[in-house]
Amino acid sequence: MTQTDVTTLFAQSLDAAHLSKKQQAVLNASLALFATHGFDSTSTLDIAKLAGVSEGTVFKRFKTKDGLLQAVLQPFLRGVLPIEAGNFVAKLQHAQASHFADLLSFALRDRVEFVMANRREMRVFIQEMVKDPTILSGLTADLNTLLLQAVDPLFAQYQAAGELVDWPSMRIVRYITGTLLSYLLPNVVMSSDALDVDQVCAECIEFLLAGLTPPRQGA
Amino acid sequence: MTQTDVTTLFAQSLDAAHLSKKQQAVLNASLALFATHGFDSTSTLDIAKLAGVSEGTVFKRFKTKDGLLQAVLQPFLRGVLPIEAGNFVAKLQHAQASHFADLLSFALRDRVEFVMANRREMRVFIQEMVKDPTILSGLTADLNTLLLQAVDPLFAQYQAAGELVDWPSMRIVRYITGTLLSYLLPNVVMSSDALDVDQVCAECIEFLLAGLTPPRQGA
Amino acid sequence: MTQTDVTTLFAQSLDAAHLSKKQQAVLNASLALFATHGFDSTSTLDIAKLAGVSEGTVFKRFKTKDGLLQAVLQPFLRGVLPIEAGNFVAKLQHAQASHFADLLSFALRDRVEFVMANRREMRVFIQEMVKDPTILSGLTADLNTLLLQAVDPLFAQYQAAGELVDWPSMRIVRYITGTLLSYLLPNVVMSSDALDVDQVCAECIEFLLAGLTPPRQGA
Amino acid sequence: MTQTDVTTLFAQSLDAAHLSKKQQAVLNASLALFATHGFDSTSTLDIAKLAGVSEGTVFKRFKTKDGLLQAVLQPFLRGVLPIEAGNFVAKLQHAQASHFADLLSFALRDRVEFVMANRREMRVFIQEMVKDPTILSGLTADLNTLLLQAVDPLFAQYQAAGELVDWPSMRIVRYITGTLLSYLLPNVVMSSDALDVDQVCAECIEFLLAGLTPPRQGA
DNA sequence: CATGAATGAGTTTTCATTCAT
DNA sequence: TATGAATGAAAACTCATTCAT
Repeated sequence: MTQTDVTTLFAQSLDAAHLSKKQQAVLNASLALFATHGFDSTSTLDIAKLAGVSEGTVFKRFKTKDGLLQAVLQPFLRGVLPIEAGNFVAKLQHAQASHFADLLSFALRDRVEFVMANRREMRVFIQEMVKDPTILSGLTADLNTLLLQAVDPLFAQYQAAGELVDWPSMRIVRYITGTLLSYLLPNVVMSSDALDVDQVCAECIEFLLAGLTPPRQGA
Repeated sequence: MTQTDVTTLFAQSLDAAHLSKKQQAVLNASLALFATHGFDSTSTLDIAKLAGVSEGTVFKRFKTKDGLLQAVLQPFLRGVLPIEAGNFVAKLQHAQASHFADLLSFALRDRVEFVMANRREMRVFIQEMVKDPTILSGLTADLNTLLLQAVDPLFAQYQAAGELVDWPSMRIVRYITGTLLSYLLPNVVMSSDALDVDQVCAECIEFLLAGLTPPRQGA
Repeated sequence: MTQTDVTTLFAQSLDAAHLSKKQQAVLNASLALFATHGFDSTSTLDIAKLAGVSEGTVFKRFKTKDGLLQAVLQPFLRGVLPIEAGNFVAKLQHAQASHFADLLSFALRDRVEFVMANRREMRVFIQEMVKDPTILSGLTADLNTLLLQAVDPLFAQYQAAGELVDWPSMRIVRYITGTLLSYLLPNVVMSSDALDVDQVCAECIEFLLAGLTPPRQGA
Repeated sequence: MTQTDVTTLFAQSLDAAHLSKKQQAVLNASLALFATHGFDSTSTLDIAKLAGVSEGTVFKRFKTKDGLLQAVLQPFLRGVLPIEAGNFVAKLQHAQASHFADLLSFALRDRVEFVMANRREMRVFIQEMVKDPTILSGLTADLNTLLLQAVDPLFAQYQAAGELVDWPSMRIVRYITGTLLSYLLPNVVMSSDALDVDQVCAECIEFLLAGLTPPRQGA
């Protein structure tokens, strides 16, 4: 089960937009430099040099430096994230996990692999999200929709079975996400070596199951 | 570009009491603008205008724009990872919590209140940390020291008493932090209204205690 | 910057019939944009877009942006100072006006109609003339030739008949032109609605005849 | 009777705006270059070099290249022209010319001298007016007010005395202006040597009086 | 200490023009 | 002949920093 690699989808959308080789080089150079030095500390001249094109070429299609950022982020934000989110939930539903532990296990691994497969894009994305609050607002809104439509019913069955605490989906997802990010964020921000997915998942599962399983009734 | 070195930040001592009114205005203006527009998007002229001083004054004491950033973050960094005297680990020890639940309760509230009291600084700090990996590296190193010197012995007694899972301190702290940040980060990044400290703490405690209490032996 | 040389303009012959549809579209777009935004503020990309052709096509025939300007102005310049065959001096001579009033009437109407029919070209021309003094120098030189060769003998007969003041042709033409331009220039520069040709001519004639008719001898 | 020199008023307004020597040099260089090469063909680097300052200095106070143009034109347009117009009409009224010929003589000389004294500014002004129709619109509106309030009553007395044709002031002023500009415009546009004021005035008067004096009743 | 004019290197951006297809 | 991607030189503009007053 190969994890969806944003770069792949990214490259596909490049083709879809009929980008020339040089323009693709511009986007790739932008991504690389934005990820390592940050958007503000990357000059368009740097991008041109790394892409092996003239400075005019950098602006020919993307018009402004900010347009370049959007072009880098857009496949990740507008295309990949919603699609991925849909895919992700669909996967969960298809997984037909009979126990919450199985669902959680599946979900964690999927997300860890997703992030690990797209660390550079993730880093740029985080930097922009932290600068521009509206990005996070938008994502939160999307998440709420997702919770209501897909996650609530999914959780409900495990809650009915007494396998999952009877908290709002938002709260449960919050803890899962927070726990996951406690491993992923430092790794992505510091661009460290890839994590040991198995170990991370195992540790998270152990903790999350304990935290999210209802206390025994008989106690 | 940003040369922020955590060690440097800590090393530099800046006594607010020694600052003239104008210099305090400069710091306040810097904080306000860094928090709202970001460091890179804030010009020293903007700072001078908001502070009501001349451009030269901005550089008089803090030498460079980066010095200004450090001056803004330094008091915050002193508090966020409380290594030094008068910090919250000391408080914890003095609290003499007889149960881990009490310790956790105390610590959570302390940190939530700290972040809420320093949201603007937190926001600036996050932006810089995300841009410059060395900041996070430094913090991690400091954290390791803290764990070794203060947290390990503290946790040991609760682990011996069977009140806390027998995981490395790092892992335990990771989950506590991750859970906390799942509330705090969105709030700080989006500059939302202040959180309800009581509720946040209560919810975190409920989850964390369940997740961090060892399973019953008899099971 | 603009190298427009009136002589060059006249020398270059460009037969509109030899232009392809696309090239005609290029010329039309150029005229429209030069007239509304000015030559300097019009980019060749703007022209290409408005003409519905590629950027390369804009340069295919007219070689440079300045060549485009000349191509736009050349037909106009051929008509504005009618030196060559089929021009309005010839018309005047053919008109065989027995009285100066008739000649003046004919000439005024001819020129007003010419300008009104070429208002956009006129506007572009004025802008270039005002930027580049050599254009006006060239025109003045041409005018002098015209005066010497055609206007002097024409005026001489009316002056002999006592119908026209005995001033140098240049002076007489100056006043006629100045009076005409006092109506036309504001209209062209502001791109107002077309003037009432009849009324403008009538008013000019009334004033000019009074100003250019010799005082009665008997007085 | 020294003619009002815009440059003098220009310099005064420079002082009023507390411009430093270098900033004054920037404005002077701008005026010189705009007048000779035109606004679009003048680079801010050219200005900096001619003014003997750095490029940053050019932008320090005037913010944009267009701001520079406004700063050059504003004293001429907002300050000098209205003031001059008022002065001019006041002068006419004080002249207490008993005959229209005297008034015309006085007015012509005044205006010719004004334009000759400010030829560089005039050239920049004309270039901009020709590019931006709103400038001319504004001036026309101002002129209408002036006609209604000051010129109409002034002309009325000469018309009552049978010394001036009974046309609307606008039409009369139009011819006077047109005749004047037939001398001045070519001179200013081509930056020729200064005109012979006496001769220009004498010639204009001769023509205008003939054209604007009512035909004899007895005829 | 404070001021603010001046700096100049750096950055983004524009655009006429070329050329391989 | 038409295309449009690519160019690169030059343009406008920014801004942290310095220094004479």
